[in-house]
Amino acid sequence: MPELPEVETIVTTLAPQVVGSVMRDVEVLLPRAVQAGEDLLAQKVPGMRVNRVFRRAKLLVLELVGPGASPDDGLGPLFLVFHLKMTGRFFVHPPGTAPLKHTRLIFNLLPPDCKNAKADCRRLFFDDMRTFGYCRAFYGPDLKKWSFWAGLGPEPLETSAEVLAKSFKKRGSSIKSALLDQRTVAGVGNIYADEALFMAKIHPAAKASTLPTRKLVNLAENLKAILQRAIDECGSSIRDYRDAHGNAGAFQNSFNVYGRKDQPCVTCSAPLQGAKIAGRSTVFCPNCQTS
DNA sequence: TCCTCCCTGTTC
DNA sequence: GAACAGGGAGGA
Repeated sequence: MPELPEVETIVTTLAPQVVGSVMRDVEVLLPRAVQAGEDLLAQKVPGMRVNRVFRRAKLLVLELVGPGASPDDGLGPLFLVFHLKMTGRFFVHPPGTAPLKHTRLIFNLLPPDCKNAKADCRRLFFDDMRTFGYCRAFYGPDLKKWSFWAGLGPEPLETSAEVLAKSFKKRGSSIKSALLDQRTVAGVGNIYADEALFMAKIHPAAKASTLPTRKLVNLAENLKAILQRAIDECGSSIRDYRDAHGNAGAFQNSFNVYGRKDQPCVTCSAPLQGAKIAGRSTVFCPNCQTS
């Protein structure tokens, strides 16, 4: 469920709790949660310091640097890249906290500037009920070679509506499928795709490449606005999403279409229609949204 | 470009 | 006890 606004909120709530801390070690409770760089987690991560937490698309990244005078061993920072998929969460627990039912990875964190490797460690849990989420560890050059990372499209909030519109225009698929494709635009999932299409009055099944450019620019402007509003409200909590303090978001209260199948359209009161488009449940107003 | 599959808890 | 939620890999 975490899409761009939710991952952004997790980054801003997690960063103050972990930046500056040193990794003592990593406990892998579910081996398949680590999809790349198992050896790096076991051998390189211990002793490295969390330098930065950032987001790219729906991915949350911990940037780690080495200790002392040789900050990076000549290989640059080590990146722990997480995809939360539907149910991934982060939470920092006090020393000694036992794993929860759905805890998949535990990062034991020494306090900043701690010289005592036996000090009590706070424990950063990566929990994921449905086990779709994953962690991959890379040094920078290998991260750039990862095809999914390399293929990510523009960050919608750091790009103009015109650039996004051009990206939509190139797709031969439905506009909904284009929005969900991370190569077209990074970080959009099912919720914000439906909401942006409603705001732009575009039918989700409309073919992207045949929509007028002005409608695509308008869609991009609405997408940017809605993502920013969702970030301002700390994301949307449908079922499982919580930030790194355990708090829910508020943007779910502003949905116009997502989860509102058969309910009246906020604009024209016609019943909202549900459909399967691009393999995803889709809700739209058959009256307001056109091709 | 589209379809199926992965996975588990919740809802009907 | 089936349907559903859904991002992305992989195959058709």
